[in-house]
Amino acid sequence: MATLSAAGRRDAESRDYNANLAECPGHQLLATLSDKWVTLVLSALADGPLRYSGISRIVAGASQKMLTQTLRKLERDGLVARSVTPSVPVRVDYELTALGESLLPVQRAIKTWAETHIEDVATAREAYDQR
Amino acid sequence: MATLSAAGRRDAESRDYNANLAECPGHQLLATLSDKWVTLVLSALADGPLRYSGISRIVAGASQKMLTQTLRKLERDGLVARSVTPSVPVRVDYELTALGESLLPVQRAIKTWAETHIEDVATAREAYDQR
DNA sequence: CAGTATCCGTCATGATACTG
DNA sequence: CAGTATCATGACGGATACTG
Repeated sequence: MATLSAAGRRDAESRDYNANLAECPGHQLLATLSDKWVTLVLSALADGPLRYSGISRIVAGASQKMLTQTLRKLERDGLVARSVTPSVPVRVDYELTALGESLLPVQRAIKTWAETHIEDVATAREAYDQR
Repeated sequence: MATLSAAGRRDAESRDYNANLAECPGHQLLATLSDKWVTLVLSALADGPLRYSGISRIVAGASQKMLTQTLRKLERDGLVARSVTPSVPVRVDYELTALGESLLPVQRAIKTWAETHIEDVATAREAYDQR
């Protein structure tokens, strides 16, 4: 068969796009940064190292599952360092790596845009909604 | 009742956190920016106005539903302007607003960080995975 | 203290079909 | 051309219970 059905072509394009997206550094970063808990954990650690319980106190809304999952992800990406002190009971400290700290300015840039323009967005939404 | 159960307290904290997050400008922006299709549509329009079909050609992997949904969201937030020409058949043009364009530098900043540090992340992941 | 294991509801995504 | 409507599914977050 030389030709592809329209559906077949769409499928192929879709696969290509998804594959490209998955590999795109920018999108990977956005996926990480936009994670609800990632944001909070990162800012919690911005002020210095914390123990597991410390983080969970600051990021009060996180379930254990989400907190651990988030910390593992950040550790895997080299943004956060995890150090275990094998006392009884064990003590685990988390802190930002240099890589993790280099992300803070980006976070700030986003925050700045948001704070600067949130009013405009809110206004636009109101205008759009009652119409 | 003066006291709350542990579960009750967690619930309350969770509600507070989620409410705060939902209102947090930074997180709203991140939620928008990290959307797969938002990113692509925004960069498609960065080069100038496009018609619906033009966007769908460039952002080839998007279903009609997702494309329309994304465009509506962007329009609602005032990032994109939609103009209908009531010819037969109808013609609809989309273009970035000033607000939308002001977002492009932020996108670039993210892209730059990602491209600069993606290697480090990849290395960290490898180190973490085979362990 | 710092997790792991498991189950379950919801919610967004995307495929398909239809329309002014 | 530029959408809207509907439906299935699958990933994800959260609650709960258990452990070294």
